[in-house]
Amino acid sequence: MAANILLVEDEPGIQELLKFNLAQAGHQVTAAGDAEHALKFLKNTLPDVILLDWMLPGMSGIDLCKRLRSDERYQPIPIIMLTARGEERDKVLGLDTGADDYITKPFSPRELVSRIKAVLRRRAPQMTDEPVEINGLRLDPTSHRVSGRGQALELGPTEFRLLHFFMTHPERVYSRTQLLDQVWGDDVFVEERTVDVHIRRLRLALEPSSHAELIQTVRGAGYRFSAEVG
Amino acid sequence: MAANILLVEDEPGIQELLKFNLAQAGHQVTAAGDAEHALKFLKNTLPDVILLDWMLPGMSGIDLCKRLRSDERYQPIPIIMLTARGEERDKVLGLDTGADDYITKPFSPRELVSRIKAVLRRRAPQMTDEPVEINGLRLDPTSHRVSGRGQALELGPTEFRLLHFFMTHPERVYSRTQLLDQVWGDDVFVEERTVDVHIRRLRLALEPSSHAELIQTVRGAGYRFSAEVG
DNA sequence: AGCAGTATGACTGATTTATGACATGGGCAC
DNA sequence: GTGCCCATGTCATAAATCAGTCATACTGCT
Repeated sequence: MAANILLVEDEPGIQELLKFNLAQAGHQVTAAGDAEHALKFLKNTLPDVILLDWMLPGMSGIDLCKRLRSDERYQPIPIIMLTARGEERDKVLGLDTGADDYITKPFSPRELVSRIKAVLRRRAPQMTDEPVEINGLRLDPTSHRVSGRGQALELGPTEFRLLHFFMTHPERVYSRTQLLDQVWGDDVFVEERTVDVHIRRLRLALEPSSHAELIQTVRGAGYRFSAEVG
Repeated sequence: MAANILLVEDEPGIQELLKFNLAQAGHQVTAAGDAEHALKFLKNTLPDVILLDWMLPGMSGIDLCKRLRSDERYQPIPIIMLTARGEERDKVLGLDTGADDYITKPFSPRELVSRIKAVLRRRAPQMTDEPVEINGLRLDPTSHRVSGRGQALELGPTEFRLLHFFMTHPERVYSRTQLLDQVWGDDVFVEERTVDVHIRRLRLALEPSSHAELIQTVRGAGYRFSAEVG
């Protein structure tokens, strides 16, 4: 995967420890000692995940979490709460603040890493860098390559993202609007019909290895990526 | 799922929190701060579910609920009451107002989402995205696919909606008018006999897997989807 | 048989999707 | 900076499919 992670943790020891472990797992980590620094950082950069300590000097992790959740700019970023307390009450409260997951100290780095992975997959499965392969069609996010039964396929950037999204969300119909949101981004102002054009370009690109039929039109509903026929 | 939800809640914090969580679950949320705004909104749009805070400035949630229940236009819309008090007395009172469910604060977003799902299933089963299967005939709303005993079946948009409605409302006769309301929409201006034609098209589409007989004609009354014979 | 309700096939306008062409604009090489 | 090239989004038009209506044939019931 290799995600950009914002770590908000006041205790230097734990901060270092986590930074090291996450870097070890291939992530890019930025650390902030309190909510203020975190917010300052977020002004300029949107990380892929936020790790948030429960207890922070000044604004608490909970409050920061709530605040982030109320801002639509940060709303889609997954948040994982780090907490020392393990009571059920707190867990529920944690989820109520809008956090996607919580993890109770002490925890193993391995656990943290896998939770990050899980949360990324849930929010934006196409973000993970794992190669996907369906019916001999293979897409590798790391090398940014696509091949059909060994044969290399050429597709443009948008077609690549579109295919990546489809392959990580197969067997499901997506309307043009949904595709625009997911593949183009929430805030783009693009004609719905543009999707048709990119679908066509994607199909053309997949033609050489006869994988074009994986992209199916569902009249009145949208498009679907499916390994099944029809 | 993906329902249109009207949220009536005066406290901005909770309103935001819920809006976020519901949006996260794929719903479309409109928020109103009090009963008046809610009513104004309802004049133009009918949501699929209404979330109603117990305590509201001005007209209380309870009163609003009663009022909505007395208007047949709003009567079929499921209402879920949000309440901070947990006493049994209140619960009963809540149900007496005509609410379909109540949920006591604090509650987890997960719980709320699942209650919404439950309430939708009860009131409008065809809205939920769960696959339906009857007698080997299977319809999956997410992938927008229909198959009979493994064999893929082709049906047009209207036939798909019609079948979905039937499968989620089996063993019950619906008049042509009712079907027009439920499948076509309340406001369409279409000849009643048109239903016959689509019934026929649906039957033709189901023929390949011999599921056509599930669509039964009830002379003088309408049509019925039934797994039982004749 | 006669009647009312239902099935069926054909037709037409309307809607939805596919396709090819084009204008724009950014990035890159030089 | 200049020019070229590719990618992107939009449009016009063609093609495909669908929805609704009607005329007619059929069915079951009394």
